[in-house]
Amino acid sequence: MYTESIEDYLKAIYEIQKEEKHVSTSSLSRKLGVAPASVTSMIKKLSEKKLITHKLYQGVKLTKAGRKIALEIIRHHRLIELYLAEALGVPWDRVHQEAETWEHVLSEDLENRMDAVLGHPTRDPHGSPIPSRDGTIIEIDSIPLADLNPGQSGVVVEVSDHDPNLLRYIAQMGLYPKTEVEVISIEPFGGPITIKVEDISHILGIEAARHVFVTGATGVPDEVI
Amino acid sequence: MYTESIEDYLKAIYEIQKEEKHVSTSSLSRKLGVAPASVTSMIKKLSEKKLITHKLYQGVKLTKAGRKIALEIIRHHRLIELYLAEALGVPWDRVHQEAETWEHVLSEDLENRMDAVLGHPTRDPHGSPIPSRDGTIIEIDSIPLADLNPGQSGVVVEVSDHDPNLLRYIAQMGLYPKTEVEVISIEPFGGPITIKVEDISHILGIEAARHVFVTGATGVPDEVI
DNA sequence: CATAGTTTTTAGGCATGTCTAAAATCTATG
DNA sequence: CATAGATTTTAGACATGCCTAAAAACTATG
Repeated sequence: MYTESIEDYLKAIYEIQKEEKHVSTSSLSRKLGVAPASVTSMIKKLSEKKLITHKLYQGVKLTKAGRKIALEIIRHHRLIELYLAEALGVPWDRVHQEAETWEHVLSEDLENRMDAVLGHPTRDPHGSPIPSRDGTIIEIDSIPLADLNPGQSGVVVEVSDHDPNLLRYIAQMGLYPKTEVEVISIEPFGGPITIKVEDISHILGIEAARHVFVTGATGVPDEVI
Repeated sequence: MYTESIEDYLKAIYEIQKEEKHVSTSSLSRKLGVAPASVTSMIKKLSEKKLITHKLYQGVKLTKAGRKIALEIIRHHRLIELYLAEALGVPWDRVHQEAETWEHVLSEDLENRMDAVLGHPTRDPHGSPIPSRDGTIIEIDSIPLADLNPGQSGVVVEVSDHDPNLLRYIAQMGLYPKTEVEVISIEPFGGPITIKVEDISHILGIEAARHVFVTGATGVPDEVI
């Protein structure tokens, strides 16, 4: 078994890798809230354990073994999030925080039991995919709600789960995964977006709209604008 | 918050205190599986934090603050044991092990949710009392099954939970908490005990019988023997 | 294309909690 | 009541993972 710290680093590397390709010391330092020097020394350790590859001054990459562990932890995290929401009624803005500590102490047996109780789910409460036991993960292509054009509509796939305030804000408008949403208008210069969810109009800050991801955009296409 | 290690020491001290009055360095060393020297240095730290009192070469005692923490952890442990058994169907010989790690990462919110889902239970799957949130714990007076005389019967209150093999052995005979059991005969010189549980006779090793605690013994009293 | 500014690494420390070996203290017995 | 044997404590080390300060290396711009 690996330490909690190692698991956190591998998970962070996976998550940064997903959206930035290049995983730098400083990005890890920011994400994990530790000093850059601490990251460097952990990078050394992870390299020795063959969990990542590292070229000096050029960032890191997960090896197959490292990726496997990262996905295991992410599976734990998301199963726990869903379990807490479904079985214990924990509000969706708080499940992330709880899962952060639980993910490291979940035995394989309990993982399987939760998975079974939940009916082998594929998405957590924020819409993020739950990797399967063998490390398969199905990401759905999606774009930020903020990138839709007025008149277009789509279905919410995923919302980012780190900020409880954001989640509560998003929940107020019913922007849960699988909900259809239509963009009515977008004010220029970073202004708010007007959307319609289940026939009700809402005004949404652009920053929030960047953290809601939708798919299957239809309606007025880009070219017509 | 305190470290996992500190919580483990406090819990261990509480448990030893309960059955031995005098909590020595060596008993803690044995219980926690660490070297005596390690115990000594932790004792120093716990004393400084006013969680225990310590007289050189004379053992330790929990302070009020230390006892409170110990009971909080024990409450976590036993709630989790029961929750895992009830909600996730974990067999009773395995819940202890799982709870050992979970007890340290249970938030107050989840503690309360589990408590509510379980209907504010007072006993864990092995019959041990679950301390209430304010630290009240109700121990039921009981004696080892091994101490009953032939002809006496009682109700199982609690079984010791540390050894999965013992628990499986005990379960085979249906010796769960709340079950009535009658002692038919006891072979001398540490020989086995014959018992009757739900009209079925079983032969039980004396060692196992020492780990099953019963109350309300009736039938042939001591004096008649 | 030199250099100022940023990023990363090295060097050296610290806290936690463990260990072994040796010294100090206690205790039980002859 | 002295002392052998057990228990406890002290001394010194080590692994983990964090830190700050300073050096090294990269990169972007005038």
